[in-house]
Amino acid sequence: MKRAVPGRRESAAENTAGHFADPTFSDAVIHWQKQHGRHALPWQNTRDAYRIWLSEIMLQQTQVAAVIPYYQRFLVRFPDVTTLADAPAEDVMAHWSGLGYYSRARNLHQCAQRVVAQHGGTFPSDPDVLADLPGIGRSTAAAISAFAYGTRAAILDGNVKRVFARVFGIDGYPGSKPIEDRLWERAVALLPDRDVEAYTQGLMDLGATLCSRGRPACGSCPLANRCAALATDRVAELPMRKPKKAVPHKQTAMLVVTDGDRVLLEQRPDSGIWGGLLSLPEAEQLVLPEPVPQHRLDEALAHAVAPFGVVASCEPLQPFSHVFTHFKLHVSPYRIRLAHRLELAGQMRHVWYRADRLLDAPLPAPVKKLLLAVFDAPDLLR
DNA sequence: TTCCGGACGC
DNA sequence: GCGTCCGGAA
Repeated sequence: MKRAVPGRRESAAENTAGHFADPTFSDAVIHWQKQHGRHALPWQNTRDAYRIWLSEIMLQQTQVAAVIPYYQRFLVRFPDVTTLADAPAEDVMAHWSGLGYYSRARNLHQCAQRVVAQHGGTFPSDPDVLADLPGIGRSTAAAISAFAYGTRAAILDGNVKRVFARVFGIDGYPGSKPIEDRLWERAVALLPDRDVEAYTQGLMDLGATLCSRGRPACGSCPLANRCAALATDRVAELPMRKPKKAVPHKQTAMLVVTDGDRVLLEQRPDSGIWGGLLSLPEAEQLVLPEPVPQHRLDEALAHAVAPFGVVASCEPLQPFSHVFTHFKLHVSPYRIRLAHRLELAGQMRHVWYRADRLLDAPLPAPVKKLLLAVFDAPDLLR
């Protein structure tokens, strides 16, 4: 079950079940919530599970201020779960229009229909049962259950992750599986035995107001005295950002095949990179390892060049790279001279292009640059 | 312009 | 596990 994390002991009682339990943590959150938290939001001060559910769905990825007018309009038109379940989808979507993430609205509608059909129109109180309904995940299920029924269930949304990452000095990207598992573990262990509603609301309010991403108000925070990030001056770097995924690297060889003043160009497929442009013929066999063995070279030339003429000479040119938004392309260019070229027959995508007209050709910038370098160097022409 | 995010689909 | 949705904030 529990996995020891080498070199990162959380506490003296690392291997004891429930070792994160800390009533002083929840006490601080609950006390702060009662004194300074939000108490007058339209979905507060009710135990109507329908209203609480609706607010929680609307609040996914959406801030309080944006939700309020939608929430109120929605309730006027759909005052209860049965009305919502019976309404046309079109009508539901119309009342969601502008809130974004429209799959939430579709799930909302389906969820209402399931609550009516399978639960007699009453939202279940068990978070695991709630989380089975469309649009309700683990955290949303816990929030609904806690607010509507006082259930002792842990939430873990983006705001709470930020609070926990800072207070407990949790390194690593909170979206990753191992870090998220640790955060859930904390969230469950820290739950108070009473006042779950105030505690849950307090965590949300802390994350949404004081413990914001940009300029957290640590001076007013009830957890400042126990905040690991504050103590180590790492508030700005926790929680860690999503690591940029390494840009994939791709390799190709480009063949500068010439016959006198002509160079062989090839039309790119319409879709994909450089779609529809002219470019150079490529040979994937000619990339690694370096140096390319002679037999690979012969093979590639036979395959890629033989249909166009008889090879007189072949020499590697200076490799270069080109960075796209989503990958980095490493190009190994080769200069190939033909003894004479053959007529193009059936090779509709190929063309013998006049080297002195290359400036006019619809070529990708790095290819044009390569060709101009080749043809601007008189010793490379013949 | 870049970053961020619950739930869900792949 | 990773991309998508979509709008707001940094």
